[in-house]
Amino acid sequence: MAWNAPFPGRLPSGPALERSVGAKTIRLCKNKDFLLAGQFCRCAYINHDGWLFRYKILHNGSRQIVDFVLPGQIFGIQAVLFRRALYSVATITETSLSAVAFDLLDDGLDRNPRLLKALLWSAACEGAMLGEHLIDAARRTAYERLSHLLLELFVWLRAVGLTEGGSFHMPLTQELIGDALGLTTVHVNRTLRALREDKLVGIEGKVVTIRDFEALALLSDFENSYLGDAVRAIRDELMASDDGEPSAGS
Amino acid sequence: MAWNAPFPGRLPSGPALERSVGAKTIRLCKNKDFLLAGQFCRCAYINHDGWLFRYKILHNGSRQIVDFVLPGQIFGIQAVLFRRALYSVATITETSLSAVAFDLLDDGLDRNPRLLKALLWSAACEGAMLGEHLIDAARRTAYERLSHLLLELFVWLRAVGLTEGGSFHMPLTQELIGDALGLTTVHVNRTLRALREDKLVGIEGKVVTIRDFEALALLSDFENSYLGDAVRAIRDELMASDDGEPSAGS
DNA sequence: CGCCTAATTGAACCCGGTCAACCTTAGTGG
DNA sequence: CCACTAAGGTTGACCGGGTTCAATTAGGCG
Repeated sequence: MAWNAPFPGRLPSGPALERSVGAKTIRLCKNKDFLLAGQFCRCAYINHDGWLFRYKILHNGSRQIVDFVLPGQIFGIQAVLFRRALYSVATITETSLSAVAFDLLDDGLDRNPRLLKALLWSAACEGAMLGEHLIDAARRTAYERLSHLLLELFVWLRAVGLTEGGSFHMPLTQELIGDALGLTTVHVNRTLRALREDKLVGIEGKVVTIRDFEALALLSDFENSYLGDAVRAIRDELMASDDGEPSAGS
Repeated sequence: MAWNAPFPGRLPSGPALERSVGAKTIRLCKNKDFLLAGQFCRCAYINHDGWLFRYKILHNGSRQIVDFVLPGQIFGIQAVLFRRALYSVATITETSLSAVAFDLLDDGLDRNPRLLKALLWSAACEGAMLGEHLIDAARRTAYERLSHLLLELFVWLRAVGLTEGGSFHMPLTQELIGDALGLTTVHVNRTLRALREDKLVGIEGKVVTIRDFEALALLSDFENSYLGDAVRAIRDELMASDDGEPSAGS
């Protein structure tokens, strides 16, 4: 399947690669700042099993979340290249990371093209997601943005095996969602209700269920070229498992 | 100075590198589509001397410009990695490009870590700019967005030697600007007028003059960590040349 | 049980969009 | 030399999605 191929943000071969470059494992509590914007930085990090987010505080005090860092994603590449972190990073849930120290100026890296390629892949994928987030904020209505976000989360989590039928666990507050999409919590709330009433998604506590993938994808332009094949396969799978209303139906 | 250091989007050493990977030069007319989203793609491109932009058309017909490709910038890396272009690319002015064919799966690349690094740099830098554009669209007012865009253009063009004092040539229509910032031409127009009236910028025809760098940077949170040192140096330089009102006045 | 954080809902307001007209400039052809 | 055209720039009047302010209701946890 498509998501076994070189997949966005996922190192081609985790443990082995880690050992070869001397990675260290870190455990983090939830709701903690981990990196601060401007901070000196010589490691990139692989997120194994938790949720984090990258953000920036503006002069007016508002916070923009640039993206969520889901299990299997890498972050901090830019920070190493630019010598300091461009964005702050904080945890949402507790999580374990692998820290990979590297230095582009160091010749050592020249002899590890696989790491280099993995970093390039990750950077490119991040760029692709940022591009979509930009379109979210610039051109889509709140309704469309929420749809897009939920699909993006779902597709990623599905790819790393963290979904159950059409459902997944989403440890986000409405405030986090709002800060990611450029909306207020108030409006996130209202819009989420609308999505629920329109039977496009289900939300019970922290569990989100995608009820109508097609409709959501259509209205939010979710073709996500960069996940294209994955998405197609997933949709098929969903349709199949949707007939018999999966056991996750609560 | 800082912009001689590994600089965002600028290959460490242009011509030599090009030759070593067999680049071909292309000339393009203005106002032409060059790549279409979804198109198969095996080259990345270095833009030498023109302006282009990357964009996407949404289902409602509106166009979002993801970023402008200025002289010295690379584009199309994602397209190669994902096998097909995520965004369409079109020219604004006429321009000459170098096409660099590469294939991540090809071992040949393993023996060219410099190219890999250059691509990684470029991807990271692109990510950084996209992050800022996201913040533009999500959190900044029209006034702030315009400020930010003009500074970003100015700083880049200054870094590649295409400014004169505080002025630079900007071949953009208000429609292009609007599509990049998520605004309508009408509102771009009004906001541009406001910036002019507030004496922050000057605009005569296609020539933009930065009249108050400090104020613009402050109100648009333009610290651009990713260009930090460059910006600081530039600001100093500007201040110096601003005392005697540079010859570019008018 | 009280405390705090998150979710929810109501009402008034505003930034920026929409629609529509008009102006300015450059290019073209007679 | 001017008439015609087309694209881009400029301005006005009105509207609506989303914000702001504010109050109320649910959950988690000492």
